[in-house]
Amino acid sequence: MDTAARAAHAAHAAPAAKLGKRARNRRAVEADILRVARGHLATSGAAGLSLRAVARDLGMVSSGVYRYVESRDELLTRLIVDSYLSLADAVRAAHDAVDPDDLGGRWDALGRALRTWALEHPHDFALIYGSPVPDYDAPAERTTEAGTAVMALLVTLLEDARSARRVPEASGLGIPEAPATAALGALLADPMFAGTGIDPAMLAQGVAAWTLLLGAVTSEVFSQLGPLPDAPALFETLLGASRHLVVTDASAN
Amino acid sequence: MDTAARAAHAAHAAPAAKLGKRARNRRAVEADILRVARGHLATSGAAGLSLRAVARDLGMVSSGVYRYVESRDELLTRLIVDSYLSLADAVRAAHDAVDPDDLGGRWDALGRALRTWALEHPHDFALIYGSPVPDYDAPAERTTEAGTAVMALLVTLLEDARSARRVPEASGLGIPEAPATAALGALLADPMFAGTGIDPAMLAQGVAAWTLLLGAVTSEVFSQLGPLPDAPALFETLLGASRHLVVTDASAN
DNA sequence: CATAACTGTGAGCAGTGCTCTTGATTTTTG
DNA sequence: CAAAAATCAAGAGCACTGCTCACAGTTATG
Repeated sequence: MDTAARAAHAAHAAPAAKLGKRARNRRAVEADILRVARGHLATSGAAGLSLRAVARDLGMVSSGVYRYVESRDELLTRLIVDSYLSLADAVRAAHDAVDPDDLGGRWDALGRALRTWALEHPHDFALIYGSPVPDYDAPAERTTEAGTAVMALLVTLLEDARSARRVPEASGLGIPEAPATAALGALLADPMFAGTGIDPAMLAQGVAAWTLLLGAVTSEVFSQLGPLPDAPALFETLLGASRHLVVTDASAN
Repeated sequence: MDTAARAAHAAHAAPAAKLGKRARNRRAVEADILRVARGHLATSGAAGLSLRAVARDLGMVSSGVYRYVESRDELLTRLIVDSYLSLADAVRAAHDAVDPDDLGGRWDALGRALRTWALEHPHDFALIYGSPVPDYDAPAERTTEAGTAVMALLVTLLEDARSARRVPEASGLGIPEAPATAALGALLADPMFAGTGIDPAMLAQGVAAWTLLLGAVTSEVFSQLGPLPDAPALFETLLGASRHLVVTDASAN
């Protein structure tokens, strides 16, 4: 793949029409900046991301990159969106490789893919699920869209579990009906839930499962519990607990 | 409380013996630096913490504070320890105000205190439970000790639940025995568990509950789920789910 | 073709963490 | 009590950061 083709491929809605050498070069440089920035992010973390260093790596002067990127924060935003998409891709791929009727297996695949991705890209994970970056309020309008991709997967899984009557009773999980409705009733108006039979209690179970899962991954990636003798086994344990919140055991059916 | 008294009080193991004006002043300045730094941390966050700004606020030259604080990272470490202690105090106070026999109430108090503290000190919370700070590996030997204070509370609660036969069956929670033992068996050698009858499966339940609880708080403080119509209600829901993992309903007993 | 838009360069500003020297003050020691 | 040792505030300085601006050159467009 030569530079031009790569540039065209990197373009958002690339018109196949011929591009001037200027537009072509701009896209290539934009892609290069993102590529190098991703590299720096992976090694030095978000706070170590320096526009000047990126510029140096590309052999251009620091002020030059401001022609392509408005500010350091804007570059961070692009990386965040990138990370969301990368995560969503990884999770979706793992999820779709499982027999759709194996609800528990789908949840496990989802959780394991999340964990694997997070361990492989700890800085990207920190970027999207860690503490918000310094002085930088994530522009919701650009990130939440990419961020909901994983959520959408969860919703379909939850809906499939519902129609298969495999969702456990909320009351048996310590989830009272009233607060769940108050907290999540309004959320069900989201188009994401259109056509599904998901009710507030079920959604609460889904949120609880997701929270537990994400907490497990966060805890491991940030090693909040100190050094653990067997982290994978602990994850499997927590994964089981989280699965239990959204889908009943197949054998128990 | 005059400066001298405050300084003496701030001293770690203050010998009541008379101190030279030099040592007295040093302690006062150390306390001042921490005080101002805490203020900056609360308003600007960890990344916005600048030694020079702290120095300015204290009317001294930037290089001066290096007489009292080895580096910015070391100052951060002190603030982290401080935050751990502050959190542990808040949680313990809330926990101890509840009837010891009310196991569920104790868990709820614990969780609510954690949430309240986190919402009141978001930057401190991010410091200890968020992504690790840039280029800064938390010196475990100084933080974990303070960090285990909250854990110790959980352990006593778990042990009390055990001796009251109020711990739910692990298998009913989706927590398989084998991985739990593999992951947590070694941890039970920790002196923290000496004399308790806690077994791996129970510990796994405790870890799961804590993970879910911490995940719920993290999710809210960092608003990972976007704007929620009724965050407190959602927290109560998740709190119920987490409680259900470690202590059975009183009515069901 | 000429004009307008774009792109890379280098200087410069304000800020950061941190080091080092210098001179003054306080504490400890002979 | 005086001299030596430890401590301290101050300022200059280094290397780095994000970011702006004026100044060439290059490309696209009227």
